[in-house]
Amino acid sequence: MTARSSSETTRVIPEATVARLPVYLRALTALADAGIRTCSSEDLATAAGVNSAKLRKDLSYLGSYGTRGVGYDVDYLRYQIAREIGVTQDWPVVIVGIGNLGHALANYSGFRSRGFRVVALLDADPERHEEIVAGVPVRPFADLEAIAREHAVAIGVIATPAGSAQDVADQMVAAGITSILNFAPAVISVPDGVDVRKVDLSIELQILAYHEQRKAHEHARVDADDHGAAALAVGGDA
Amino acid sequence: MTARSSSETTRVIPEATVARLPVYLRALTALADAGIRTCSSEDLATAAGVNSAKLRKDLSYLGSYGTRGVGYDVDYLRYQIAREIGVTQDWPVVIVGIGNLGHALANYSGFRSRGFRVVALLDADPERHEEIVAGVPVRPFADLEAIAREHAVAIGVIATPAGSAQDVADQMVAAGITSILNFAPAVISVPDGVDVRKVDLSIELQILAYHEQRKAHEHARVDADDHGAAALAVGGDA
DNA sequence: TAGATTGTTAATCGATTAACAATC
DNA sequence: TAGATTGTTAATCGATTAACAATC
Repeated sequence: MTARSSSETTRVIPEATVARLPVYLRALTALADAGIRTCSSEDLATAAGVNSAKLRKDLSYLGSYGTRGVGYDVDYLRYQIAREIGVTQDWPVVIVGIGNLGHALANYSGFRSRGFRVVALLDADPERHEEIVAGVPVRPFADLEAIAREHAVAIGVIATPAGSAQDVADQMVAAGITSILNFAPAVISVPDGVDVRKVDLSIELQILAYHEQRKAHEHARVDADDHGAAALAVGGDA
Repeated sequence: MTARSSSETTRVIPEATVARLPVYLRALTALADAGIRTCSSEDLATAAGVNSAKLRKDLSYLGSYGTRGVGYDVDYLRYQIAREIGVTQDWPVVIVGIGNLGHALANYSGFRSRGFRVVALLDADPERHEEIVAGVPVRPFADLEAIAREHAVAIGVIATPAGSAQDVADQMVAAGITSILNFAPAVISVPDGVDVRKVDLSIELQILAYHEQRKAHEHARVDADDHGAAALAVGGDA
């Protein structure tokens, strides 16, 4: 009996699709809050900011939860996506590094409302161990393993400076954490089987700057060409 | 004379490459800080967390800045990438929404060090207009257009609740801002020519939760199969 | 039945990767 | 020259899109 022989069919959902499922979930929640019971793929796609072909293709990886000629039942589809993502269950989370960003993350209401429960805030600085942030006391970083084991924490958030990120990641892995959300501006390496996602504020701004610069060049180039055309017209008179 | 006739060759850099250039820039800065003057594509790829084939392919879109048999001059390559991204120049930025996250963003040192200068903090709440955050006074949201025009702001950051995001985006566009970094958990629509990037904290966690859940299922499945095999062995004795 | 809309197919597009000729 | 490493090619892979048969 091999793992492959299991009765459960392992659907493989493309990574690009996985990344959009939470967007659909949020859009469905907004529709439900607006009292809408049924929607077409076109409606939902608009609410989620994608085109309807992509939405239908994405949903097709989960199953057939719509009705041809009718559309989707908002609550039903919402539940199916939530179940697929795993947000119908509770996910204990620890945040390491309680500076400005750590504070903001600890206070972020969007976590708790989606099943993420901040069970501990950790910081290496003893000065911070008096603090209570968002109702949770800040504890020494050394307590990580005990806390992670006690609460069966699977997800850790790194909000430390870049220099500490790898060490924190190593300790998280040692404590049995297998998913890491890294806000530190540093590349961290982890063993196979551990997932890391990276959010980098200054990288996002730099990507925008690149496009902004291209727009500026494009305008300058068009302007220069306009002047060229004008000069040519004037030159014709000379 | 058409725009296409311009002497400047418009290199098209793939979006996936653009998103990695800031990562390379940061890795090169780290190498330079460590006193390293020259590096191979393998060295830099390791520092950036990608494979060397991808790195070389990415750099090839910018030009030929390496030396075969030798590698890359760290400072030279760093300058070329910085120029390509546009971070050799100064980018005035406004942040709208000075809650927990807005505070953290205003205080984030990684912005200023990369040429992003926070010229104004704006908030709709009059209670906040007394505050000074990171040396910058919080001003009324109504001042957006005047400030944006005065400082030629091209990039705006939205750190408001979801409900205000579209309105803020509209006002930003009206004020001449053409790049928006949106932290609000909402889809915003903008006219053509305006770039939007979205950072969504809870979506990142949900993506991790999906993979975490799959790992848990995988383990449960393998365990079940193991038990199945054990039962089969026992069954053979019955 | 007629109209509407899904789920799927197939074509296209873009990104990744390995391999290696070019060349220092 | 011999060894090292880039820049490029070509193959592969994955994601997107349009179109439409299936079906409510």
